[in-house]
Formats: sequence, structure tokens, C-alpha cells
Amino acid sequence: MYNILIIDDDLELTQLLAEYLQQNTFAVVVENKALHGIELVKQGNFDLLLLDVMMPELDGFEVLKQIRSFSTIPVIMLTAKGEDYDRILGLELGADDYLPKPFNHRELIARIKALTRRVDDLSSFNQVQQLDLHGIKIEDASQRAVVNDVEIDLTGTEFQLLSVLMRHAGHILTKDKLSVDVLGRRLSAYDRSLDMHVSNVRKKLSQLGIENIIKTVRGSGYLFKLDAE
Amino acid sequence: MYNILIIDDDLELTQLLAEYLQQNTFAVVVENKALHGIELVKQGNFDLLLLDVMMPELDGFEVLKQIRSFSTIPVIMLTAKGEDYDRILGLELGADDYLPKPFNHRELIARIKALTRRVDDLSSFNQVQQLDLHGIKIEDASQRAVVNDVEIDLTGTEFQLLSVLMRHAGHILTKDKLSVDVLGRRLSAYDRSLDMHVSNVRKKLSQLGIENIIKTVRGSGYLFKLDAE
DNA sequence: GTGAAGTGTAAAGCTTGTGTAAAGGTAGCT
DNA sequence: AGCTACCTTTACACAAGCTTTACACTTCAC
Repeated sequence: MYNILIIDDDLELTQLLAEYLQQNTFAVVVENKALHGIELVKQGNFDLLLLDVMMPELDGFEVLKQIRSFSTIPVIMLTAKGEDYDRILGLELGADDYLPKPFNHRELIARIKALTRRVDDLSSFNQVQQLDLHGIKIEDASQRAVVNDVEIDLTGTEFQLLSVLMRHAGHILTKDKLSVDVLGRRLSAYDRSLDMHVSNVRKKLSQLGIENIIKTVRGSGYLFKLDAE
Repeated sequence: MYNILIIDDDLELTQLLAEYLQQNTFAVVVENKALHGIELVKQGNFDLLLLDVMMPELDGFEVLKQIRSFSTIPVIMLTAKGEDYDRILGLELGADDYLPKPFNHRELIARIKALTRRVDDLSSFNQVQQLDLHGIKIEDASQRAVVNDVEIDLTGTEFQLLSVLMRHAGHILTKDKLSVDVLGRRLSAYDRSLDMHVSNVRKKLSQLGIENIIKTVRGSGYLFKLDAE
């Protein structure tokens, strides 16, 4: 699964874009604040960055410059201007590609794929991206979750579920969103499948001494806790 | 030194382009005939291809298709048309980038550099001739795999499979990717050939006392383990 | 309280992916 | 042609793991 981060202050566009990319089996996180976006890249859980050039506070070039000082993540720049100079500057600063708005969605997908074709081979070479919260470490590349050097034997769906929850730690995720992200379908009435997966993940975690990390928010959904209590 | 091949029937443009690129320390070869160009790529002395879309006889898409059947050389398409559809088609056929004519020369350089940044990383990675993991040593040049000074008698395909898996140790490789990399074709429905090769490699390894090194990740692919357990 | 709706989870059912033996096919060699 | 080595296909068994069912429990509104 490909994790894409979008840094763009345009709420409407990012919303649309996220949906479209999700339909094309990419996992998407949207960040509307440039500074916050840099931090997200630092955490290192993304495979590709879509970066808007025109943003208040910090413009895209500055963001790119900062990101390139610590990361080689593939970057596609988005911009409203069609001017040569912008394109060239972006590319020279270390962007991999450039797409002028408004763009054809299919072209975006094609460009993402063209870039990932190259980078895929490279990824095993780059630092492995992993996420570590409350002593639970997950690694997408190998689909492994580890607690105190002990591997948790998760099924693919369970891993996916834990991964989505952890990536959104501290935020409630509705069952409907989880169902779409994890099982790839809308939640329908009387579908208890997701509940079962949550139950199973909890069971496996508790065998390793981890309890109450996935909280139920009755009527709303589930939540991976940020702070222990 | 970077060797660039230009396939384009426009004599005037190619002349200019060649000079410009040479000034920027690239080595350039111009080929005005599409068919002849394919042969040049086959000989394999180029690092990057600039390919014109509009050509008599054979158009650029057809040329790209043929080249992609035997080579992963980075390709930037050049075309007079600015239409979305052309761009997308080119990218989906396996081009890495696309540049509409007339283009800014500095942008061309920037795009070439953006692409080579990625590919350079990759080639230095693939040039690793020897790999040694868990006591399994493989040597690409001689197509040999050795465990404790005992040679494993692998067929060409089996060696290739093991080599790809080991180069991506710790990362899940989808069956589709493995099929492309090892068997040279897309995985099609009910194709069990790859599974058989995995089975055979495992069998041969287990005869030498190595077990559970190639892990099945159900629904995702195979994985050469990084850490023993 | 009482009923309704939401949630936890054991167990059963069922689909699908995978392992592998064996047969079939193909290319290269003598 | 016949042989050999190897790749691919076929066939079947098996296991993994996703979903459904069923029932107990909790929470909340009235």
C-alpha cells in the first residue's frame, strides 16, 4: 500500500484529491499547514509527497528545501502557475516532477505511477519506515508489528487495521472510514467483521501485555490512544 | 559521464538539442530513424533516452512499447502536442517523464537531472555484486549461490528469484513484481509458475538446513526475512 | 426499571490463497 | 531424432483467515 502525503492549503482541492487517490488504492493523508507537513515527513511514514507551491506562511519551494535537507522522499509539486521558471526552480531544488493545476486526475495517477516504478526498487535500499507508539513498532515494508523485539503474528487485515489506527493515533476513526480503509468496502448494516478484527488485534496485543490501547468510542468509532494513562 | 540518446526525426531540433546538452556535460547521440534507434537502445550503451512522439514510420508510443519489452532505460518523451491524452498514454506505457515542445532548454536539463538523481541511486544499488544474508551468499556475475562453501544447484530462474528476494530482504515483494522481475512477464490469473519456483528454492535450501527464510505473506507476496527468529 | 441500540467475542462457516506432486511442454544439445 | 534440463500447467489438498451467527453484556434514553 502506498502512503501519500498531500501538503496544500486548498481544503476543497485536497478533499477531492484524497478521495480520488483513495479510489485508486493509495493511502492518503492531507495536511493543510505547511509547517506541520514538514514534521509529518520527518516522521517518515510516507512514500510520496504532493506539495503545493502556493501556500500562505511558507511557500512550497521553501518547504521542499527544508524537506530535502533530511529526506529523499519522492516529491511532485503542484502549482497554479504555468510558468517555466517555477517548474525549473522546483526541479532544481530536488522535486521529481511537477504538475500544473488544474490537472487531469488520470495524469496525476500516471505520474505517481511513473515515479513509483523507479522508486519502488529503491525503497528497500532507503531507510525502512517505521512507526513506533507505546512500544508497538510497525513496519509497512515487511508488514510486521513488533513489541519488545517480539513479533506479533498479525494477519494482513489485522496489520492494516493497526496501521491505520496508529497513523491516526489520537483521532477517532469512524467504523465506516475504517471499513473503507481496511476492508476496502463501505460498512453495511449488521456487518460485524470490523469489530471482530478489532477484537482479534486487542487479544493479540494483550498477550504481549498491552491493554487498553485501542479505545472504543461508543457511537463514534475506535481510537488509538496517544497518551497512556 | 551521462550518455543520452535522442530519437527524433527533426534534424534541426536534434542538432540544437545535442549542442545544448553537450554544453551541459552530457554525451549525446542523435538518431533520426526510429527503427534504428531501437537497435541502439538494444546495444545498451545509453543512460537516458529522449524520444519524440511524432515521427514518420513508427510513432514514439510504438517505439516506447518495443523498448520497454527489453529495457528499463529512463525515457523522457518529447511531443509537439500538448494534449492530456498523449501525456497519459506515454506515462502509462512506461515513460518516466514528458515534455511538450517547444520547451525551455533549462527545463529539459532540470528534468533530466531530476530523473537521473533517482536512477543513479538505483544503479549504484543494483551494482552490488555479492550479497550475504543468513549464510547464503549469492554472486550475480557467476550466477552462483553458496551456503557454507557448498554450492546450491539452482536453475537460472531459481537463482534469479532468490537474488531478487535477497536484494529486497525485509520487504514484501508482490507476486506481480516478482513475476515481472524474475519471469519477465506480468502475472496472469491461475499462473502458478512462480509459486513452483518458490517451492523449489525452498526445497533446495532446506536440504542445506535453511528453513523459513522465505516467508509467505498471504495475500501480499513473498518476503526474504531480514532477522532470523 | 425497561427497552433499544451498540459493542465484545466465541465458534462455526466458507472463500480463497498457497504448497506441491505429477504431467505436459519447450528449447537446446549431441 | 532422441535426450536432457528446465519451465509451465494441472490438479488436488490444505490451511489461513475473513465473515457470519449467536448470545452476553453495556450504555443510554425515556
